[in-house]
Amino acid sequence: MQLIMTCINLRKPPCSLKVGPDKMVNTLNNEPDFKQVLRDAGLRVTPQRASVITILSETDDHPNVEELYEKVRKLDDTISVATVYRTLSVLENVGLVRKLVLNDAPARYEMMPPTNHDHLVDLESGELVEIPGTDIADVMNRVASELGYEIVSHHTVIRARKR
Amino acid sequence: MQLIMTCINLRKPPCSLKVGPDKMVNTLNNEPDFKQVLRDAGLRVTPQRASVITILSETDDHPNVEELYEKVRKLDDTISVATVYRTLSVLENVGLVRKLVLNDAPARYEMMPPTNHDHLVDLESGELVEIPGTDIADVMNRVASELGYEIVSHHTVIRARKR
DNA sequence: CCTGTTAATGCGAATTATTCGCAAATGTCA
DNA sequence: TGACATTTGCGAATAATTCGCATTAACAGG
Ligand SMILES: [Mn+2]
Ligand SMILES: [Mn+2]
Ligand SMILES: [Zn+2]
Ligand SMILES: [Zn+2]
Repeated sequence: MQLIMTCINLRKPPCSLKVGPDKMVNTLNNEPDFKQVLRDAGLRVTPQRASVITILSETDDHPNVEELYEKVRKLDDTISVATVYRTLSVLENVGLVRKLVLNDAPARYEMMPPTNHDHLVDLESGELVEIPGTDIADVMNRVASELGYEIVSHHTVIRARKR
Repeated sequence: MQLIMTCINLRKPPCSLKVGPDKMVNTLNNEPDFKQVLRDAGLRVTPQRASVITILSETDDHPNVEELYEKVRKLDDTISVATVYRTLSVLENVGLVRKLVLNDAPARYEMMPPTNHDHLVDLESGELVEIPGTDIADVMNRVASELGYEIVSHHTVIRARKR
């Protein structure tokens, strides 16, 4: 099943990562920012890593590695798939990128979102819908009442470390 | 990283699926129950499906297919891995089983829990901890205050269909 | 600038969880 | 007890991701 990302329309303006002037600024600020994050982690700033971040920052959907690789190749036609995998893993580790592991599909990726959101998979269309907010009960209520969705199941995985 | 399932101790009695006399009853009631669920879905009741349900009902952790297969083989030494996969898929479709897709590890399975719970992955030990309740904000607060966990990230996937 | 050290890359092969194809077996129902 | 569609077992196939290693390049220090 193919996943298509759309923006939920619980309220206007939409939550699209590309919409809004502040986000444009954020995207531009991204470049010096990620360099510092990498260096602070003792990692090198390579053109491959820059390319992956550029492409992932420019897109408002949730590409998988194959899709990302095709787009990144337009910036750097010598980059390899293995490097895209390694780069995404690195960027995930330093907290710049979020990896979405969904059922029976290759992992998808997004820049670590400035505004928290979770995801809803439309079982019929395969759409991947972004849901603003953090409160599951609230989300369930909104989805049920404001959108016409019937929730089949939900599953939250929290990654944590002992404090 | 190996995942070990433990039971959270936010309050007593613990939420272990095997603890408590009512759960024992639930497990025993499971057998006639699942047959009806399968038949209602137009599916056949096979010894392979019964074996998988028996083993998965008896365990209080979250086995992956490999682990499940080894245990099921003690009930039915001719069952094949492919059948375990197919059976789990069928049982998930009819709502008897929940599949847990975690990062970089084979999927894990549990009987659809009578009491709702989500999961927490301890990033250091790899432990898979069960978290009662449905409210994410509440869970985050509890985890932070009552257990000594620092939340690194959380991700909720809701599966839904248009109503 | 150079230069040395070391991390990162590219390539292709390897890994491995999961699925598939098909012949044989079996559950269900009349 | 058949008929017959479904399910199984087996092995091969698939495909996402990782690995090994030779080569390249980032970058700290001189
Ligand atoms: Mn794709
Ligand atoms: Mn295992
Ligand atoms: Zn998103
Ligand atoms: Zn559980």
